[in-house]
Amino acid sequence: MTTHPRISDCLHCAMRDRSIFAGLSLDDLRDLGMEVHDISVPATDMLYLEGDRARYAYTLREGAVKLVKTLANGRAQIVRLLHHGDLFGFEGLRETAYQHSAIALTRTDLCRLDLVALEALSRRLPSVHDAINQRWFNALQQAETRIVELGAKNADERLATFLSQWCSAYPAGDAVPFPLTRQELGEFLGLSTEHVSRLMAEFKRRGLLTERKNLLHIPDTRQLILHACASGACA
Amino acid sequence: MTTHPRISDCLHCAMRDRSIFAGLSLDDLRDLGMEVHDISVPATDMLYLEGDRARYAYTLREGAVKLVKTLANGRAQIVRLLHHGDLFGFEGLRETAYQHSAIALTRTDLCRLDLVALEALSRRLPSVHDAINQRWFNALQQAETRIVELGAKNADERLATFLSQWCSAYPAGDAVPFPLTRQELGEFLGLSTEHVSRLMAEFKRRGLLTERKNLLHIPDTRQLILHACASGACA
DNA sequence: TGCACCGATTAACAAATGTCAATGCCGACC
DNA sequence: GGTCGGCATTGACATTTGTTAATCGGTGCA
Repeated sequence: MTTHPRISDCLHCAMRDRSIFAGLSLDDLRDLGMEVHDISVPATDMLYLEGDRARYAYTLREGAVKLVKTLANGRAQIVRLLHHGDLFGFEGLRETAYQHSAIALTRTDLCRLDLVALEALSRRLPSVHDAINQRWFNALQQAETRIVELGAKNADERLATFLSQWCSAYPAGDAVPFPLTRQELGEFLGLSTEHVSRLMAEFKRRGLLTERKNLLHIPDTRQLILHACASGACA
Repeated sequence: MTTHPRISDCLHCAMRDRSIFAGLSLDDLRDLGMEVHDISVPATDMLYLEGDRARYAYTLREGAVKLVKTLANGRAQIVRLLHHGDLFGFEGLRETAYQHSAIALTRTDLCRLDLVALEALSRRLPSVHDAINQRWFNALQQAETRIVELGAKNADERLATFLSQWCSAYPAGDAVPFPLTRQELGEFLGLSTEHVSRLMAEFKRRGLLTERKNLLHIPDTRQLILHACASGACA
């Protein structure tokens, strides 16, 4: 269920500045043998499966994607959530297999990058090499922050912190697209669906947030954090 | 409480093969302006504090170190545990401040590497550059595994998995040095000290492990995993 | 030897979180 | 408009985990 890939017009792509190819023209890329394909997938589409042979990395142009690891008994853990500008699947540069499953949360537009070509390009262009390493570093920082969230905070705190951060990508006070189901929230935060549901209801009852359709509105994130993190854990 | 640093004899260091300088002689390093100092610290010594200006990276030659993040309310989370051969503090190559506090769990021998010099060296020597990036990648992989442990497993499973992995660095069935207190186990696994204590006692009662002084003995890690992960989470 | 301290253990209880089951809600599709 | 299916909500209850406090046990030191 994937639209037929077209050669991408990277030059005019809205997110070129954030891309690992910032500074390169489409001609540059073509000359270097780096073809970039536009891909577009609907919500719930799986881009790749944990353990699959890794062939492509992706740049997320529009939409949202989850990276999931699944235990032998079926429990799932969302390891990372990806947004506009994020690069993923690039563990394929070091491992032969993908380390997570990548699943679209919304209709999603991506650039698909052949890993072999990307590897070669990165060897020739220090700027690309550095950009990729920077992504690695960022992912590590983020992962370590998640470890603290999961290991040292309780459910209210985790949820409040997460929701606040989700909204932080948008102007304060705006209603924000929020495509996650309660189950996905649970799989991200290490909580049961029902518990997430109860906490959300509680937050709403207290006027800390409202929801309609897939829009989340947090009037004042400070209030939310303050309520949930009474102990000062999220200062 | 740090022994006076000496210029290190990298050439004969027992762990040169695993180091980011593998393949370089001490002369090479000196010619390149990379001085490496031997450091030795006692248990509980703090090498640096989260938020400190980052000046050095360290290679762990002998002993064990914990990397800790502390919340505003005092709760602590051990983010990573370091062993023989591990490199740490190198977030200083990308950030001006250390992202964790580094504390020795045992008497520990290290090589101290000046970050400015390391940065310069890494720019000149692809092998060093690559080695550092590989470490980054490894740290990310490990961090994502921890996310799954903390988010998708219960207390028994976390503890059993951790203990098994701790022992996996040694020949199966051997008694292994185990310098962690119950509190540290808790701070690593996201559990209270008392709960860890109870679980350890339970494991002992069932003959799954024994302890004396700072030695941990797990006769059969498979048994331990099997008991704790009845649901199949750790298969 | 005896004391003081620190970590580990244990018990009793409280709180947080998960599980199971029933119901409600809403949108897709006929 | 009606029905079906998926997700969300809620309640009752079970289980897990945390908390508090008391005790134990060893170790270093006076």
